[in-house]
Amino acid sequence: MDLTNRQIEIIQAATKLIGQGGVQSLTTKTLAKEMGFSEPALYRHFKDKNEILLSVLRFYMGQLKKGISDISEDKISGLDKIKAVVDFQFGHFTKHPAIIMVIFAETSFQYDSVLSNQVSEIMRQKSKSLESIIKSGQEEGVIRKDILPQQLATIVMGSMRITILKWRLSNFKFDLLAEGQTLWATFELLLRKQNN
Amino acid sequence: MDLTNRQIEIIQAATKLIGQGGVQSLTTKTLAKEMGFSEPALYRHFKDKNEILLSVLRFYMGQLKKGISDISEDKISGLDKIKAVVDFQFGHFTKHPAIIMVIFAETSFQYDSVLSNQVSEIMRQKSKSLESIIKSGQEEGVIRKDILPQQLATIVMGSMRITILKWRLSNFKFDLLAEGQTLWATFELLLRKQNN
DNA sequence: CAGTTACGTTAGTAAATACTAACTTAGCTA
DNA sequence: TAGCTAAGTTAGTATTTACTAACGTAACTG
Repeated sequence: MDLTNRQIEIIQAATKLIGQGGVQSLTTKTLAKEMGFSEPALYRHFKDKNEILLSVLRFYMGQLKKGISDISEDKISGLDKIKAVVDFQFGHFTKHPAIIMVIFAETSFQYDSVLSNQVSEIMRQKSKSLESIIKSGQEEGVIRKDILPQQLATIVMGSMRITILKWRLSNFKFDLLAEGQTLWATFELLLRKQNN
Repeated sequence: MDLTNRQIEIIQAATKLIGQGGVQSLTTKTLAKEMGFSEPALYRHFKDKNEILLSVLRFYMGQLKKGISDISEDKISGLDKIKAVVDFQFGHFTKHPAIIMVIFAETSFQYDSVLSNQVSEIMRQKSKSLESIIKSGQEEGVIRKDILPQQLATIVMGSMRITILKWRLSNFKFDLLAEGQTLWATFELLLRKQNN
């Protein structure tokens, strides 16, 4: 799965297009134009359009996954790790807003089994990372223990997703990073172990 | 915006198709076939395809909105209202799984301004209803007051959305209603005002 | 009963889309 | 230097898609 420089350029161009106009707007024509060469040239670098889409997914999901797994290995408390995950996610999307459409494209990919499995797998892995972060936070005594890690992970992931989606649907009209801070403050109140 | 019987039949057929294969799979051809008549017959009932999509959105969103606003007028406690919202949403999707794809299609509609605005508006309204339910629950003294209603609404909506999405992506492999119960138990622990 | 309307039909079209065939050419390499 | 390879080109194609034109006909209505 090694990518050539040109393949990476194409992936980035495809991401830009998807970010601007959704998955539907990625056509061989628009992509070739964005790259500044002809349509058939695309086929020198990828077998077909699906392979391009799949590479886009793999490329950015790899980045996201790495970011989160790095955080879970940090030597900080469980709550701080969750804060770091929130910051990382919101920062990542602020820097690369085009990726959002790729990540939220699960419904578009729904019935292409390869792409759809790829998206499902990514969600599952993110859930797992978050769960294990929460679990160690509970063992550490900083996160409340009366709720299962799986449930807390759902809450955290779901809230982040919907915030990012709203930001995208609002055409980036609010400050995502600020919203991330607010969300984090809420998580802290909800998750922190109470003194009793 | 009154719909004829035939228009409603077409809306239901369109919903079925979208539920089975995503928005992409709704074409004039598939829709006409599902209806058992020819493609041009569609244009006797709707101006164009976009009007069909818009009607599908309006039809089901109207149902959802009514369900939630009925709940907020009930004479029950704020926490029970939230439970009712969770039950209603999860029950609704269990009964009509095809609608899920329509509701999660925001990214597909992203760059059609009419459809995209419709979806945004629906999300906004649901947020507002939930916020006012939470606010009255706080005033009533059953929901914790240290977090803004808006934040709690984001958490509740986000968690429900991601749970429904996972269910859909898993091809309905788990029991959504049971998952809804679990989610509700979590909400109760997180939202209920602590004795202190 | 003549005319209109509602709601179908068949046949067809323009545009878009993913992809192929066949050719060119610059640069590396035996 | 002869030939191979990587990466472009132009031209074209089959298929799909949304939609139109023109026509038929049953049922209501003045």
